[in-house]
Amino acid sequence: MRTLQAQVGSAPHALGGPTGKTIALAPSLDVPGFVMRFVHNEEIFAEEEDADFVYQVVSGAVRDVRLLSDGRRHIGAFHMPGDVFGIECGSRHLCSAEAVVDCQVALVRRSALERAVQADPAAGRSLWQITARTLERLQDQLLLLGRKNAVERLASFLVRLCRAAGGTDSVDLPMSRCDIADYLGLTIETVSRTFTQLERDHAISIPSARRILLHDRAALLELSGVG
Amino acid sequence: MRTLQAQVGSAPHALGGPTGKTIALAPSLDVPGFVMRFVHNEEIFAEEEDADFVYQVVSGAVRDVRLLSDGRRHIGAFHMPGDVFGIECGSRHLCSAEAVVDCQVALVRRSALERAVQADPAAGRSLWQITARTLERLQDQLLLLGRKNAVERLASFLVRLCRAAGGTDSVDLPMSRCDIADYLGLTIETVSRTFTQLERDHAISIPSARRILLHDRAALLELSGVG
DNA sequence: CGTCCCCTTGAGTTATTTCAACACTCGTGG
DNA sequence: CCACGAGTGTTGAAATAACTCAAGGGGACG
Repeated sequence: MRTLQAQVGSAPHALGGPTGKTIALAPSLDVPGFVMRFVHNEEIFAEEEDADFVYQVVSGAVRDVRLLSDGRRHIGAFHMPGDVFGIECGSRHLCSAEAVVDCQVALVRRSALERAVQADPAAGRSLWQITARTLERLQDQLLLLGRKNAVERLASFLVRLCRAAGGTDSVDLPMSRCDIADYLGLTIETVSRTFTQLERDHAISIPSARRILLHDRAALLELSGVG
Repeated sequence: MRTLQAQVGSAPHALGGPTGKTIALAPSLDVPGFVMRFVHNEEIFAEEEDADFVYQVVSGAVRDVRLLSDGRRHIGAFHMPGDVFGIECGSRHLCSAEAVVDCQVALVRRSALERAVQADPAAGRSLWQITARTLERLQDQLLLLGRKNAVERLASFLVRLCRAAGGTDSVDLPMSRCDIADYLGLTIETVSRTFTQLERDHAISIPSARRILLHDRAALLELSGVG
């Protein structure tokens, strides 16, 4: 697989070219940058790689991945359109990021971001809010992984996706059962069985593996453990 | 148990009084504030409470606690002297904080912090770094809860404590087995058995329940899954 | 000296994992 | 058009890591 460095160097996928475009990471946080495409499962950046860029999903979905020495995989987060990811306080990335499906991702140089923050206090506040919101989401995930059972994990996951999608009753899953399992700290088999169980209990229906209809949202919220 | 509001109102524990003192939250982040004492298990702030203050451990240890509706408890983090906690991006606290042992805690008004950040760009950067570092620690914890077994969790925990204590081979545990269990997503029995197992395997020795000697640090690091 | 709290240990149970088999979808190419 | 294979998802049966329940040990403190 081609490295990001190589891609950026020649910018074969860059849309609109590496100059001229401005990325709106958040209100009052517009930074010069450019957009690149990544295909299904392509690596966006690697663990330990220099964190020279900050990223924002334009379309598609992205996952943060970490590996244990024996190959066990963990997904720290999924990023949806509008989400900013790859922000680090050190100089290197602590996890890798991969395209869950074909994606467009905006890249902003960290140096450019820092310049923007120094020039405008409101930009600094925006950057802090992005970071702090990421932190809050992680805390929910900690509780989920630390104290919830399989049904509660999957119910929480579906409720979150539903909210992120604007509250519709139909949820499209861009990610595989394997991704869901590695995100929820379960195995694919348990995820699959739990989907089936939720369907049997009339909380959801599953027209196809990647599309879920939330039938009884109140029941799901109850099942999620409310936390 | 008396509420924080009541305490701050009358400031019965305030050391040096609510005025005059400056708290050094981080390099170039000095904010007016005051220090309070909290006794063993006392609540510092509650979930859902207005986040009017930001806190820093002066001495002792603090835990972040969240509860599920049926009473299951989860500890999101332990805070040691120097650590800043209770920072929120919304207006309310998402978890409660409690004194693991008798503590001294510095309090800074959020409004004062915001003033300091507006007055000095370096202060803003410091605040962001505190937040980003908190985020990085949580990511390790996610991996631990999502993919590590009991031995790996406890080994990781001990290695971290050892590092936080400056790398000595002897670690003092301010927290109970119950706290450790709720932090590592286990039960007290499993934590206790795993301590015993690590001792049998000559990775540690346990002169008393609250004091651990790390015998074979390399082995512990290996056991922790290196992640 | 007794009580309380915390910790440890044992035995049996259970939720989840592991291993294995099979079904479905979707391109590709004969 | 159908066969084929790869990738993905589902389901069953057996194994296991961790949990639950229960009992007992030991230190702190009044």
